[in-house]
Amino acid sequence: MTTKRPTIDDVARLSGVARVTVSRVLNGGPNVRDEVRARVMQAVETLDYKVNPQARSLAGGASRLLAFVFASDPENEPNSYYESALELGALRACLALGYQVLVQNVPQQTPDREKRILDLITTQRCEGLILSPPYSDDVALIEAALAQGCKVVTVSPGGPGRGKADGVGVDDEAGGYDMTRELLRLGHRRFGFIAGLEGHLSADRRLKGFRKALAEQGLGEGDSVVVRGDFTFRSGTRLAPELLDHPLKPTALVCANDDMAAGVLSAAHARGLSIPQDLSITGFDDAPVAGIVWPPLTTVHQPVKVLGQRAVELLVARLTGVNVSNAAVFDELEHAVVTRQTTTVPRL
Amino acid sequence: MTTKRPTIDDVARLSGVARVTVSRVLNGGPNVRDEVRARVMQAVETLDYKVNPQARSLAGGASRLLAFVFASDPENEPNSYYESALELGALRACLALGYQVLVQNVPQQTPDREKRILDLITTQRCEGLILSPPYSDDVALIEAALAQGCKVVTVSPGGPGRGKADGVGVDDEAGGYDMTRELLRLGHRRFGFIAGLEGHLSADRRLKGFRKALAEQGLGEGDSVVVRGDFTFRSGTRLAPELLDHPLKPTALVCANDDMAAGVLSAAHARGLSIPQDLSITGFDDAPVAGIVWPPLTTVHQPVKVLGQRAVELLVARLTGVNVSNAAVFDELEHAVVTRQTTTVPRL
DNA sequence: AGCGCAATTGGAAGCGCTTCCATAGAGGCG
DNA sequence: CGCCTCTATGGAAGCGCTTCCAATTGCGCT
Repeated sequence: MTTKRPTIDDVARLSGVARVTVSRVLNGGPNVRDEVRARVMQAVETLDYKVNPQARSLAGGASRLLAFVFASDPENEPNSYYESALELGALRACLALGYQVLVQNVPQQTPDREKRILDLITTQRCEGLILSPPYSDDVALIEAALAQGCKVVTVSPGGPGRGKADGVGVDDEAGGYDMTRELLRLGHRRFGFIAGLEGHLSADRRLKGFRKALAEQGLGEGDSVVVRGDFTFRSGTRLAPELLDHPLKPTALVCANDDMAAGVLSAAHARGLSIPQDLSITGFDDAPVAGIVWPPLTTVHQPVKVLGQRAVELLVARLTGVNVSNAAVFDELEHAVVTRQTTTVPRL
Repeated sequence: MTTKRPTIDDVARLSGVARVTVSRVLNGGPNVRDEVRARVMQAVETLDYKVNPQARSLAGGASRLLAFVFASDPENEPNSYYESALELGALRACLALGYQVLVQNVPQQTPDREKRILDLITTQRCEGLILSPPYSDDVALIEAALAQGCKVVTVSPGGPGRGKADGVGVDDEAGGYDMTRELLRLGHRRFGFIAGLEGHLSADRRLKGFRKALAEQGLGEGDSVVVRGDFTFRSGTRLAPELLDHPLKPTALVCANDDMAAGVLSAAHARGLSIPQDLSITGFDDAPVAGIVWPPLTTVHQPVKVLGQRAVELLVARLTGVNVSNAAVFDELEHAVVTRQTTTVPRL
């Protein structure tokens, strides 16, 4: 049934060299004559030999295993595009770099969530950890992992996470700022803002950018009303009335992510508003949902898949020690306002 | 830095037994006195010992690794809910059963896609393979994996895949049938149907169920127009005009999945139709998008996460050889029509 | 009392690989 | 030409675990 796979010794025998030489060839080691190297590769080819990662890991002490942890529970957060895309990017990069990634979902409300994550990396001997929000801002967790000798990369850390470990992300504050500027340019002066979940520092920065843009325009606290959602579509539909019925009568609703914006859109439809004529709505992320709702959503694009890929690349660079500075690196990728059809000039 | 982890020998020493006894305890082996078992567990506790999966795998020849392969490329298929949910279910089950799952995305258009999948399982020494559509219908692939001694579970196989390997899924034909019956009940008599991608046998069964319901009602080929999409939102928007402008003038559009239905909905909005008054639209899957679009989509619910979970459970049962029949098992889960707001009685 | 058998336990031998250290040539140089 | 250094290769020793088999003990039965 299960035909026994060839081992390194089979390759050694066939190519007439010692096992250790085969190992050298396989790992690109130095001091092997080209002729010998070719002979070994030839044998590998004919035998269809593949190294046994478990054995390699045991002997070499390097598992080549990475862990990717995310909090969102698709049960409650319908569109888990962000996590999926991050994962896909990470998966692709791993394939290219010869690493494997263990994916784990740890809902934020898990009681012993930090222990769960730490356990995963010790139990499975992971060498690297990719943390997505909100774990990317959990300094205690980051330090605990680091203390265990596990390298860490944070995706979209909002603040304190930066500096402790390597990170990737976009400039959320600039994103919020740019989106708001666009709305101001269109003539909006009264705004509603649906913020992200408490503890998502990255989402808080979007709010900060929003406020900065208003302030620059000479607008203050009284010209906007801010409420806090939880990133879900449902929280968008729930919070929309609160904003729409507010005495301020905002003409534009800025949301900290696309799902909430979609929720707002749905609530607006439900009360018979014409979008964007009666109300401008914007999201953040440029998730697929932004193109699926009607009308398509104006939002801030962020290259999530690339984020996942860069996270792995940073991690592997750190693990293999190639040209890495001692200090933590933060890799900032480009964002872009994508104007679709939920924004226009305000009604008089 | 990286404090060395305790090994099985440390536990043996501390509890005053031989290494092999510790191994027995750890693996729930028989013939260990309760007193000894307790002593060992105690030592495990104090040392915070965790078995090294790589070493275990090497010695025992069982990697406890499963592979989950999916085809959809989120790049082109925006809402990869189906795959994500499947994966999450699988992840959860693995956590409970002490297995690990390696996720791999192999786009369908990959030239050597079968080789890629087979390589994954040999290279990583996976013991089990979870195949989602359309790979779940690739008999050659299934047999190749089986021949390698890798157990296989297919998710939603449409036909030939069943019987070759264990499988899980819903009754797609019944789903299509039930949905159509509901539309007939409302009074619809002229239909459009957007089918799934070629080769997705499971989706073809939805079409088969649709036709069966029509036939029962005495309706024939002339009362419906069928076109083929590719499961994407975009294909829904692209194909909608074709159906809406068809001389048959269908009053209801049945789609093989939710994304395409969302696309149809968007196209309908674009040409100023009122949904559902002017046109009824139905989807399939009950993906999050079904609740996000406006108005919310009537669709057929299928428990995707549970599917992923059952897939792993079947696989592990097969691997550990507990109460499994020799024949392939197919685990059929419940589906249900979910009536939301895109369906109503047809206009006269 | 003597024997067989089952229940417990441990010793030893690897699983397939890498790492450490030793060995043998091949120049380089005064 | 002898000595040293550098390159290429191999031998041996494990990594931490499981599996195979032998050894020890206790007990029921004749």
